[in-house]
Amino acid sequence: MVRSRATLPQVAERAGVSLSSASRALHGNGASAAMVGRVRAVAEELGYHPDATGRSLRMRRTFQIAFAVADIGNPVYVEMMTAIQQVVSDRGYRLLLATTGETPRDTAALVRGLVAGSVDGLVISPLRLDDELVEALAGAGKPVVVIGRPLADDRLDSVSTDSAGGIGQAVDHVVGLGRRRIGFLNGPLDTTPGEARQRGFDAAVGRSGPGVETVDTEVADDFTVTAGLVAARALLARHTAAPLDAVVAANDLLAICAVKAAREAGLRVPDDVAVTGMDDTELGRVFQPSLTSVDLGAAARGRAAAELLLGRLDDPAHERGAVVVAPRLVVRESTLGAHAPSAPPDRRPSTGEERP
Amino acid sequence: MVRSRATLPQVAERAGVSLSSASRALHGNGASAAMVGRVRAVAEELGYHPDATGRSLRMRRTFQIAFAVADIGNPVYVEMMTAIQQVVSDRGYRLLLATTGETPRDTAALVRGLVAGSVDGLVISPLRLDDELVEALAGAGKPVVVIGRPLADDRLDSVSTDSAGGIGQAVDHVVGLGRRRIGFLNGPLDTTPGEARQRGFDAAVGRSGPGVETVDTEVADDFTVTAGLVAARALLARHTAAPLDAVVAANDLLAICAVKAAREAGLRVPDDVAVTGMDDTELGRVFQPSLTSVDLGAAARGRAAAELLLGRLDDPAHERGAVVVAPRLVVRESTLGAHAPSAPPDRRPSTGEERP
DNA sequence: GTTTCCGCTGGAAACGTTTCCGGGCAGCCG
DNA sequence: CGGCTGCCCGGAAACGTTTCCAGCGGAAAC
Repeated sequence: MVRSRATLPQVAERAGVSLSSASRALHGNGASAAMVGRVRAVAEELGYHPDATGRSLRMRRTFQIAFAVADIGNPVYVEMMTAIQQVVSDRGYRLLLATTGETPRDTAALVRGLVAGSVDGLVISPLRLDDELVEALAGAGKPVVVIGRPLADDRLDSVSTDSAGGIGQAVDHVVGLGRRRIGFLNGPLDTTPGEARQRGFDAAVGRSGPGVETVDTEVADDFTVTAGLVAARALLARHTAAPLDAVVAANDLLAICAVKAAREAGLRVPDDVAVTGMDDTELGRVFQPSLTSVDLGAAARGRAAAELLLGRLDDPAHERGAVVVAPRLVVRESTLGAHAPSAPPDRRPSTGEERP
Repeated sequence: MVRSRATLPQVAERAGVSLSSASRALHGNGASAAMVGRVRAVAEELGYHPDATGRSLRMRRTFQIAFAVADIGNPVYVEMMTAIQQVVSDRGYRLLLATTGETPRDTAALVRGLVAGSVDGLVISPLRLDDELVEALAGAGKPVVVIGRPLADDRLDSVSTDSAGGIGQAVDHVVGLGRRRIGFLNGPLDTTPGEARQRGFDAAVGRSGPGVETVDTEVADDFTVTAGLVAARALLARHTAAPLDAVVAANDLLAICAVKAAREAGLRVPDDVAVTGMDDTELGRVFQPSLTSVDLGAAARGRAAAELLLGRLDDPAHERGAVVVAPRLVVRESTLGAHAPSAPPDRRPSTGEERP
């Protein structure tokens, strides 16, 4: 059993047929029934499995795709990854995990290396996406799907969501609840999501008119809990005389920090201050209080990206796809309190609409 | 730029040297300085990167390792994966993600396929680990490190933790707080962690003596939030006359469910009922109340497994390693209330001790 | 009965790389 | 000055697979 694996020539010899016939019998189509039977039997007997490297070299396909992401610790990316993994493994592909560097330049280098033979394609969700990176991705010579924002470059497929509009929904929601002093807890503005969400927030408070008394934004160093807590405390501390009565966070992780900081400051959630998150992670669903959050369809985006990539692999000349997943506000206790549905851990449908 | 990638023969020809010299100049050691300079220059100019498949075929190494796990949605496995990814990518390896099937038989089949050429080794953390699976792993013909429990089979490296002892720490802790009616919220008993933790719980309450009035165990269908909530409600519902004053959960996810269910039942945490978790996930640290939890060193286990695997790849004859990571109770609000440290998101040291 | 065509088989090349092996040349020692 | 040693280089083989191409035989068509 410890002997090294059987090779195709061994199978062929033992079956008394030629190498090419053996190959055809196992995968190809031009073989007689008798041939197929004999070769299959021997292959079974020897426990033959085709060697992935040999096959890859010859076919010029690795049957591997990579998923590159900045911070795999973020539940959103895990959700995406899970969805991607499901799709690609169903289609016989293996999933390779890569973490992009901090800067676009790091990412570009990584991509060049990665695409150099080890994968057939790439799904990437970079935090920062500049022209140089787009150029590097487009010139990679392999199909690349970008999860982030819609792209002008027609050599790349993209999957995105309207997170600006999503933040708008959150703002409208708390304004609709009568909140008038609104804080925004955002991540770095030079990131794709940070920029979009800031834009969405500014637009939403702009159109809300003079009913909104106070508007204040605090930017965390990144989208993690550690940086978020610092920022949340700073944001709340700036408004002691007339405390904020709503905090819109760019992220469920940041929203949790906002709740924690509010509690430290002696404020009740949602009675004194309503808090909204974004991404609708499981984390937010089980949190106390459960988080009102904007579902950006992470799983749907992951699935769409994987489908897009596999489609492009099947037909390289396929027209460019740009899937956009619509955001959807999910209201829970962190804005409505006991009135909110007790939030059974429902699987949300998260539909994605496609436009060519 | 869109032209397909440069190959080594192209580099060699353009540099006016032979194929073998070009290869040596780039990777090997028997080349003159002049040769190295010339070839390197041409390679740079053409943007040459060695093709992974060709190299893999020739060297019989893919420089890929796989991490196989049952449920990547569980934060513990994400933490492990992150640690593994860090170690292997530092050493020039790529990480492949695989999800094991439900049954050991599925897993065995997956392993056979995976090991068939696409990876050099495997780190696997199976939920259920029977003799058949051990046999399949040991006979895979490639190095395999099992994260789960210590193994008798000396063909396999293993990394484990004393989760039974960890549960014991949790029980001792709540008993020390004066709790007398203790519930245990566990996952399936036919899984490796489920079995160990049940054993640990039973032993701990056994040695606690007659001071403990009530002991009750409820087993969830799996280790997820959905199943956990059902089980937690059932567990608490069985004790309305004299409600449980402590719930020990086999998992942070289950602990969160216990808190949620307690709250639904009108019980305060920790005043009426103390709750402990296990795994010390970030989720538990930011939860309200923050969870007292037993740190099993997921990151440390991942790192150790990766190191073990890479070590074995460097030296196949290396002696079998069996790393055991010690559990450590981290006390927070869910048992101590406001007395607990306010739990800054500290990185815990999580040391692992090695025994040969 | 002869020709044509089709289905099936075996031989051989190719994918891109690393490494073994033999040979040439220079330097050093005798 | 000759022989030996050692360094470099080029040729070629090998990793395991798929697929192109040619050939052979039998069946169908005339």
